[in-house]
Amino acid sequence: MEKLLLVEDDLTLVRMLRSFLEGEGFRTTTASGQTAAMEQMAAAQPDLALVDLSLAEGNGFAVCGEAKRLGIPVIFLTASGDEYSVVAGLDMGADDYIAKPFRPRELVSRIRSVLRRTGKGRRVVTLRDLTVDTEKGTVTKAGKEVFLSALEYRLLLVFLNSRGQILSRNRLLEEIWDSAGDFVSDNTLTVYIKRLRDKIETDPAQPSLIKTVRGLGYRLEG
Amino acid sequence: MEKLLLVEDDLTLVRMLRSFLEGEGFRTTTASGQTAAMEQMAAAQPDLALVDLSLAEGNGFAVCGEAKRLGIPVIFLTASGDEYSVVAGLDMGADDYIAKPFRPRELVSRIRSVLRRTGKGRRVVTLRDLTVDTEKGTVTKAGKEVFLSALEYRLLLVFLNSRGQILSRNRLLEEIWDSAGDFVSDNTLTVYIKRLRDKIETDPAQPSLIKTVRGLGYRLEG
DNA sequence: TATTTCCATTACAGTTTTGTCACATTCGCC
DNA sequence: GGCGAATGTGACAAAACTGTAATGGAAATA
Repeated sequence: MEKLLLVEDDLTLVRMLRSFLEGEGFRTTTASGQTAAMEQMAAAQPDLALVDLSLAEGNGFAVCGEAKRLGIPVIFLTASGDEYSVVAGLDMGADDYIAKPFRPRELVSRIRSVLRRTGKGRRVVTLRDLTVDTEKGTVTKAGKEVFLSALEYRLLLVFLNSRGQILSRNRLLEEIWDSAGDFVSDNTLTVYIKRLRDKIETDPAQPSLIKTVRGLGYRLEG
Repeated sequence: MEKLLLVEDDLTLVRMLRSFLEGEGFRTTTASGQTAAMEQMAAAQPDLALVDLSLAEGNGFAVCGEAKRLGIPVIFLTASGDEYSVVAGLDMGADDYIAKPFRPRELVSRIRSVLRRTGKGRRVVTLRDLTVDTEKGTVTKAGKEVFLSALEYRLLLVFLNSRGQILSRNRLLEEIWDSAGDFVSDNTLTVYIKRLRDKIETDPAQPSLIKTVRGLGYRLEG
């Protein structure tokens, strides 16, 4: 579960945000000034910091800078119309901003979006009832983990990275075995396709995920 | 020099944006409808797409989706106050948005910000001479590929996702084998640590990547 | 329909992975 | 130093992975 740090000195807002965000499934810690914020960042190691630029104690920009130094993504909050701060904040590497007053729903969208981009969020790809967590290296089918061998997993990743596109047999051979089929036989790929299908297709006899495109290759639906 | 694709059907706006962005040092191509946009994305392979959500010909969301599929970052333009589109757009993976009317200066800030973030494109983690490409599922040591078994790879991912933190033996057992060591013996982990070290450490006898923290667990330096 | 080509399937042997054991080594502490 | 606990190492069978071959079947083409 992702941990957020709220740097904000308006206590009412902090309380509201906190309960709202925790309802959305985040863990939260808070700090009301620059000093506390910097300590929290080192101690709690949050996945993302929400920083109000207009802090009473200290400077929001300094907090942003420290967060950047620690590799923590930042979304800053700013008074609406404060164009200068927005530009300055984005230029100094902040990941996003949201102007007050904001709608909680949009804030969550932005948080998720930033977490996704910066890699703090889980990198999960879902296709029907198939889930691939590239951050854990696991694959799940209809909620149950399926165990793929190293090569089967890499083959699946190749498909996922070109979802919907036809991948030629040669292309797949190159991606998995480097050398364009110089060392492994062409049929090897066919066998791996079958093995992968046997593990991830609902009905391996009638594949709905990995389609054969005769004469051209294979395509992962998506 | 980065190449931008403008998907926008207001010709006046296109011309203004184009000359402004080119003045800022970007190359630009344009498309005024969904069909043209999709073609351009495949053909011109832009580094970023600016997509107006309210296209006359076609659907801005579809264009966003296609861009995501091709791995092209997206900033979308939206009529101000169109809250639904904003949330939907961010949720579908767009990298940022800007509401019309916007100030050109802020647009450039956001473009640079997104380009900076997405700069690499590929999900690669590097630690000294060790490289893990989670998008391909491969691991490289000093430029040479090392072949990890499925479990070794997952163990490495666990470390990478908590770089610098001490991970207890139990935590690692849980992450890899689910059940907290109920089924596999505690020593199994020790053995896997060794196997992983043998494959990724420069000098496995004196590990510099995966450190032992006696009594507490292990830590991946970072 | 006959033929060819491409793909699917099954079977199999060599190799690697996986989990455990027994034993060695190192570390912290008295 | 000596002791006990924690960690490292080498070896081992069972299981899984990997690549190939042989065979069967489906789709395009004539």
